[in-house]
This record gives sequence, C-alpha cells and structure tokens, in this order.
Amino acid sequence: MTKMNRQLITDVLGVVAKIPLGKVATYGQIAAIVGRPHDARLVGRIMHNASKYGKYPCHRVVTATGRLVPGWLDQRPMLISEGVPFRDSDHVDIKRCRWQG
DNA sequence: CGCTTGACTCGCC
DNA sequence: GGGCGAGCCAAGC
Repeated sequence: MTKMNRQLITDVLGVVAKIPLGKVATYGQIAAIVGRPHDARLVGRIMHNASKYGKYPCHRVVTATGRLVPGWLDQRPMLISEGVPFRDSDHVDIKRCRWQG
C-alpha cells in the first residue's frame, strides 16, 4: 500500500463519514470529491474493505442509479431505519435522498 | 509479475 | 427503463 493509496482511502473515508443521516452518496460523487472523477470503482473497492480500515457509514453509499450493494442484505434495513426513501427493494430514491455535499 | 475480477459510470441503442 | 462495451485502478491469485 503506497502513500498515495492511503491518502485516497483517507479522503474517501473522510467524505463517507460526512454523509448526513437520511442521505446517501454515489461512488462517482465521492470519487469526484476526492479528485478522481473516473475512479468510482476504486471507491467501491475501498468501501468493500472499509470495515477493515475503520468504522464508517458505508451503507449510505450507492451506485449512480441508486442500487444497493448486491449481496449486502443488511444495507436496506439500515437505510430504511435512517429514513432513506426507497424506489423498490434494491434501489433507493436517489433523486430525493442524494447528498448535496 | 501478469491476468482476472469487481460494492462503478457513461454514452449509445 | 434496460442491455452493451469501454475506460479506470487496486486487490487476489
């Protein structure tokens, strides 16, 4: 793990930690905030290992279409309990709950 | 050390 | 709205 990678991780997690309750952010949005608009995938990877880097509300991060993380069944109830509006069982109403950083 | 995979996104049809 | 392909970067094997 190089220094630059750690910096990226630190920035990404820092942004994730700032997502307010009841709101969600997209991978691309976070990637753009940390200065890497084309690295949404990396944000996803960081989220996947986020628990190992520390405790962050990574459940508030969804794809650009509002889709939840495939395979992570706990994400939906967690978001619902925070008041995030849902479009269907696998998608949040991204248009209404998208975080305006 | 190289190839594959993935919690992505965007343009096009 | 949904399917396809290309671009991007790091972690795993």
